[in-house]
Amino acid sequence: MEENERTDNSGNPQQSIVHVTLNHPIQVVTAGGLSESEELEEERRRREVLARRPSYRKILHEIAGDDQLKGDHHDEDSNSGLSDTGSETNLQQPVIPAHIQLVSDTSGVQTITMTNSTSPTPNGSTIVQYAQSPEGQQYFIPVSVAGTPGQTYQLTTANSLQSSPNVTEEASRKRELRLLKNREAARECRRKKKEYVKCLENRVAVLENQNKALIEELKNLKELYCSKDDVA
Amino acid sequence: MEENERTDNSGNPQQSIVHVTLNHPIQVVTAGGLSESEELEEERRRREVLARRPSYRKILHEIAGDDQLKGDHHDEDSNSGLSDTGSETNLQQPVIPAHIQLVSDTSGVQTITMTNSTSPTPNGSTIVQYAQSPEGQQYFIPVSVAGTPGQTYQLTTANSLQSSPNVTEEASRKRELRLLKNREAARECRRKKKEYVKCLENRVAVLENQNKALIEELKNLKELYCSKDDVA
DNA sequence: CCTTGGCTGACGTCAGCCAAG
DNA sequence: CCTTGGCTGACGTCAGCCAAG
Repeated sequence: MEENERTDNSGNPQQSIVHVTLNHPIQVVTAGGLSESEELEEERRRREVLARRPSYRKILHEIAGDDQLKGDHHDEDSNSGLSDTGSETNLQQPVIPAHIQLVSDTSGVQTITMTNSTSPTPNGSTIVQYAQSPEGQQYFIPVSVAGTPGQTYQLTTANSLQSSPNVTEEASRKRELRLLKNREAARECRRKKKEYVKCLENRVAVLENQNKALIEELKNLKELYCSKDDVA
Repeated sequence: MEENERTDNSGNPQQSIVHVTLNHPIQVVTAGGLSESEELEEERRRREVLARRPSYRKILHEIAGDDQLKGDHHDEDSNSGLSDTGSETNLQQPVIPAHIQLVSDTSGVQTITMTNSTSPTPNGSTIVQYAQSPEGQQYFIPVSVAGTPGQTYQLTTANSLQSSPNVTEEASRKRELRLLKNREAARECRRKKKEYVKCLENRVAVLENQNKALIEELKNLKELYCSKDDVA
């Protein structure tokens, strides 16, 4: 179960060339793989992945009693079947809350933060051919929702039931920005994960070829050794 | 670039044992890995993944001109940020919400079909320890929205602007079911992908150990051979 | 032949962890 | 010491492919 010492090496695009590097237990030559920073980040990510609890509804379960099962509970979605879909379908109009998280987006604000994000990832590696086009435009449709101001409350409702619209506007602006940032972060995260998986597949292929070559060489050497042994 | 002959083998949990199987170019012994059906499905999935075009806004790009690049272009998400959301929003809801996919769910219906789906995934494999716990509660706040009936149309609007409520109810019910199915399918898909990545990592570790052992054996054999050569 | 349903890539969001401040 | 922001697992949805019907 000691998965924490997971490999930290990256993929290797070149194939069928056997490098005999034996200095480190797992460390392997990475030619043309990721940059070292990316490599470190990959390793950190793996550790994080393995160390992180699925949680997500942790508090409920911890309250419920079981708290030391670390990656096994998967239950909170077992009955999420139609109960929430009912609510979701009900939500087709900006009028209704019922899912506060969703509706909190449409809390009568029309602040449009127009940003065309110039995707800042340099992407120096050459393995993955998933380059991003230089220009990534993001459009945004300003929407003025004029409905049901009585339901624009959120978590701040408890604090300020009568707060000025500036406060809610500020809050929603902040939320907007946060969502935008998280959106881009999620995109980048997805890209990196995809790259990681690709590197893994690459690495498997390379290692298989290495193995094949090594086995072949070993076989030949043994044959030679045997024949010489016979002669001697 | 021939990625179609991707490996079809699964991960191998046992380590540091060198199997010398040389019959097939890539095929490797899988002991304790996935079941064969899962294995086949994995392989099919990989092929599908590699063969499938990223598409997603394919038509736009095909119209734009490039159509034969198969798995390399990744540009459609660089500008898919809010531009397509805008278009999608326009498709789903004529009223426009700015976050369409979310708001498209809020079509003022108050039918609450309470269902606690007993998650039907058997999960026979023992690799992943992500079992689902038996009880997962989800609360739900029924909300009756009395607003903006003019926006309850959807894709069926073009067909029947004046259709009876039965039709829309039927449609929404169908949609509900479809979403439920897709929800569970997505969950299963995620689980399988996670398992796949885990198998890849496992496989990399196993192959590295194999390589190490082979290199060691080769080194010893060569030493032996050289010494004998010296003697002779 | 078309139609339908399963599967999955990509998305955006939420929850939560962890380091940087 | 807390607070904040980046990162990422998990989710549910959409779009689209492909095989089964």
